[in-house]
Amino acid sequence: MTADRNPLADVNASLRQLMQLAQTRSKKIRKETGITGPQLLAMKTLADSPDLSISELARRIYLHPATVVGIVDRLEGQGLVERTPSKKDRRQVNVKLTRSGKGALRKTPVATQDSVLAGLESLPEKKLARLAANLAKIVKVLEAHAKGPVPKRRRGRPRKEESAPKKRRGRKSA
Amino acid sequence: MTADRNPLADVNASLRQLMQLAQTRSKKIRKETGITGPQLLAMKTLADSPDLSISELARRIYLHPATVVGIVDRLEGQGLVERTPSKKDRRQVNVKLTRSGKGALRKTPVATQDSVLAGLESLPEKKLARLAANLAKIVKVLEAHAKGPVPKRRRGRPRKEESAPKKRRGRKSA
DNA sequence: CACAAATTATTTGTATACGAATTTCAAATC
DNA sequence: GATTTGAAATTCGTATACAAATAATTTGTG
Repeated sequence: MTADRNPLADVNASLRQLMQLAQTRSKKIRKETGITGPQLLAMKTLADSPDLSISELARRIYLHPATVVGIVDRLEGQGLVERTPSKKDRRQVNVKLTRSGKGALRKTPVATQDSVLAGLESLPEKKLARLAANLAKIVKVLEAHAKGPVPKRRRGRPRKEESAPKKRRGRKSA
Repeated sequence: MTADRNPLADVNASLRQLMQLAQTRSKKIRKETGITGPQLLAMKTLADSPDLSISELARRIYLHPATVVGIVDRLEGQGLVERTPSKKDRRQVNVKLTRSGKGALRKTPVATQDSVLAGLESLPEKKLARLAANLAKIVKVLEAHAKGPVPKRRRGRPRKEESAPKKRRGRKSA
């Protein structure tokens, strides 16, 4: 289906399916453990290296710090992680697993440890390795392209975008 | 970087980066055209086959109908698509591009036509085709696994999840 | 030390994205 | 024809996910 007509569109569709599968799996894991995929990923990262700052944690899981704040908020709400103000730099916050968080992580099935891609375990080692290398290469190409890709020509003007009246913002004004 | 230690984790990281790149690109396109990636994908699909129902459109872009409702809402708010009640089945709604929508689609740069993966255009045709085939295969494996993958053993009980008092719901009660 | 610049976490706003519940219809069954 | 069953769109709730703005702090420069 769709044949080799337009490889780009095919890639697009595949990635879309992939994301959907990941999300479905994430929901399933959530039902079973109460923890979502991104939350699990964050916890796993914290298990390997405790006391990460929000920024560092965000870097390691390739997410925006603003997103990680929300994830940590919810994990903290469940008592799985803990925020500690850093003594070195009072802007920073150190995040680490609580005892309960470590326990929850131990109880997650092995198959879900690697987040959303449990299905790939059935592939032979060699294929899997090749796939990993392939993907890494693709990401590299896209990354390079995203950085400085001659924009060629801009056609079509940006639409206007009214901005609502701004309100209070910023850090927790304790 | 991470070497061949754990291919599964590598794949996971790559996919994560991929999704992030896609999202970043989507935001960029939005700044330039006022249209986001998913919105553009929906419009492109409607350009190929007008008067799709919400469900059918959702199927074609691999999204949940509930998600597509929101996307169509926003596109309709911008006057780019139009909802028409179906005469055959009064439950259905036919969505199609407006004249303005067609114009906007024409004005989007060619590079962004294929949504979020513009960078891949620099790859040689052959590589691209191989990549497409690879991804399709992977998706198939994951899909099969998601359907019926002997669950092995369930360990760890689901957490409780309090439910708030329900409110009014359902279709637009005109 | 004073002050500008950079960093850090956070909040707000917006857009996905899905599941569950719900309403409106249509179709099948009795 | 009445009832049940099913499908379609929608709403609500929740969780990502990012950009921009903001407050608190640190660092660099004079």
